[in-house]
Amino acid sequence: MSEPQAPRGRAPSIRDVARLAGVSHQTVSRVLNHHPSIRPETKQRVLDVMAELQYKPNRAARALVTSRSRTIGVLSASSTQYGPASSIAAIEAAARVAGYWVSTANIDSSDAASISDGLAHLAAQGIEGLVVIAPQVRVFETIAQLSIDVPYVTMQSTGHEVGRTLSVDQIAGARLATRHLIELGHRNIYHLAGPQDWIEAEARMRGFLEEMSAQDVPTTAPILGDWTANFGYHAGRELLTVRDFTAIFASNDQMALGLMHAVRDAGLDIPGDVSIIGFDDVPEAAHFWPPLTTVRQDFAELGRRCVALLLGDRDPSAPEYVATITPELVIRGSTGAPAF
Amino acid sequence: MSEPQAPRGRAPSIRDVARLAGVSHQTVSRVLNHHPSIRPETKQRVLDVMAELQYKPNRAARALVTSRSRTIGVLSASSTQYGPASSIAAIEAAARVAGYWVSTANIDSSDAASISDGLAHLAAQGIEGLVVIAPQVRVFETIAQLSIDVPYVTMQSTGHEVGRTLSVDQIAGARLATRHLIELGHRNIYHLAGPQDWIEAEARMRGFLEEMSAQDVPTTAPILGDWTANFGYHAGRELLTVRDFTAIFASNDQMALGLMHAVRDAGLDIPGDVSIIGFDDVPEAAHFWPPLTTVRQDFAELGRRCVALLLGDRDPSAPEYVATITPELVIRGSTGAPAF
DNA sequence: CGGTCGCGTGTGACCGTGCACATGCCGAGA
DNA sequence: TCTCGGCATGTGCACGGTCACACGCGACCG
Repeated sequence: MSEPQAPRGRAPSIRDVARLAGVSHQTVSRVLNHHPSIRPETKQRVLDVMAELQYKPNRAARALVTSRSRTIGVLSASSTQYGPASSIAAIEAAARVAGYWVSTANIDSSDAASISDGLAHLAAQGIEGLVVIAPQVRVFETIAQLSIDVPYVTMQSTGHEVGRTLSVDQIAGARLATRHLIELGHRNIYHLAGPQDWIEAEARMRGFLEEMSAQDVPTTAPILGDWTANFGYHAGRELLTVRDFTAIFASNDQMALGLMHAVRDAGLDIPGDVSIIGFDDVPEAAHFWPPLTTVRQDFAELGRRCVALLLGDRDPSAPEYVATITPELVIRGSTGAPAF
Repeated sequence: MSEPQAPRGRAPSIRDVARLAGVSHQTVSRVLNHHPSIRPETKQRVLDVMAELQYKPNRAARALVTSRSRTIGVLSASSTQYGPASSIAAIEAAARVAGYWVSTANIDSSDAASISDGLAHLAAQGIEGLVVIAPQVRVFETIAQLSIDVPYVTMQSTGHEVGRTLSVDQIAGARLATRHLIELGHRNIYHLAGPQDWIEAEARMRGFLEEMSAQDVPTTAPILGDWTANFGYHAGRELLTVRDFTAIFASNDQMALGLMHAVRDAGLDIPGDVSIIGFDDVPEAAHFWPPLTTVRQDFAELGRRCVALLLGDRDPSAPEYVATITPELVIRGSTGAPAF
């Protein structure tokens, strides 16, 4: 008796609400969907009953009939890293505000099958939009193959993207970093790049090469790394056996950290003997030793704008869309003029 | 003509499959659900048609009728940090293998409303299990309030948890770290703790205090931090104005990094003047300067076991379950015997 | 030799919601 | 006064699965 006409053991449906409010189930549905043609008092009565019954719409039923899931998929590689993780968190928050849900699939960079697995996983959920943070070229081929037909946004500019792209302008960022080193007087600069199948890595490398040639500084071939501090450390040890450089531009902060470790191990001074610059500006970079000069990317903003792009006015006349967020050079203690 | 009887503009349903295979829709359903009583040749025929039609089960329809979503919710605070991010990735992978989906909700530690928002968000999806990585005491109160009735696992041991708990034994880890410092000969040890409403922070603090009193070393009150390297830095500067200690145990690696920065700024040597030990063993810790002694937690294993616990045999006779993963001391260069 | 059981399969209802269409009412314009 | 249109609301069905139940058939058993 505590609950009037409470259907036991089952969550209340719109019909339960309708019965108690003395209207048809359709009227309840209209209230839910903010239909304009409802008398205010009818609407209020329905809303009151909903509150009383603690009614919650059944997402599955709604998805079934509308064939809309209100879910955004996120395909991400290495979501344990700072950048992707920040973006995902921002996407999730932005989507929630818009009444959307987020489902993520992590893929293993080294495993081609996991890409299609992840995409299939997301497709099975009927996602309405896809954010690709896994910046590997192969992903786009797989999307095409699986004929997944949802609007998608990628967080990196491939230069040849089919979908819409929103990205920090990696090339500009890399040029910023490179120019900084050149302006300090460095002429022998190495670039420790990321894995070659990462679009970001490629873009940063391109930015580096562009700026070097624009400033007429001869370049050596970049070294391809794997983003980890460990790799930076070992690459650094390797490089220091030759020591024909005064500065290194690492493609991310972790590798820069490893590099600095190796340089210190060799008994050299940073930036006295070697200048090092990173990319990302992870929150810890300011506390590295020495504090790392790097290029800041606003990952959170990136995530928010991804969702806005995906859910916002889908202007059909502008299916191809590329927006960039400008990165920012953060000068700290790891770079300085070369010793002569 | 390219597709026989292909229903245009609509994804194939079990009835479409049934028609082409010459069976009833129920038989198709049985194939999908691995019902034992199906003749192998019938099953094969159905499977063939499914493949031909690229049939994919409609998740919403299934969820509607079974009222099971096959979705696990993850409530997480600060998912941008290494630990939570690793665990989430592991949860996602483990859930996918088990045929489950993961939906995450990020909450803002400082905002009480966001906790109930996040939980409501997850509840609306009909989650069947909940993993709480947001290790704040308030979360559990909110779960009770919202009368969310799903099994849940929390990644931290509260000592007074209502649900099942799976955690790295924070107390043991903290004791390990503390004992290490004491065994090196330190007697004046500070503890830089995490935010007090974090269960992990509290557990580590308790471990610290327990070990100190077990070894009869007098303690000073721990300092409450916020996990960030920035805080570690500023706390370090503050502490160094007094300098009545020879070692600091920081509750995570980021704060330890900030501390080391402050100590270096003061012109002191690590570990010569001050020993510093962290907690977590983030991948970068080995490349800090000096390489950080810390306590390793296996976050990925934690995530996997969470899912196993949630989806595994729900033994009703053992609703209360606490499992721990033992952490491991990793000795590197930031700790040493105190100078006298 | 009849009854029961189990296997393989089919029939129809049902889950909760939204949509297309129908309905009654009221006011405006011909 | 009649018609028409728009508002507020109701009716019935569809969405794509699963579940309960029914059914025919052969094997086994008392």
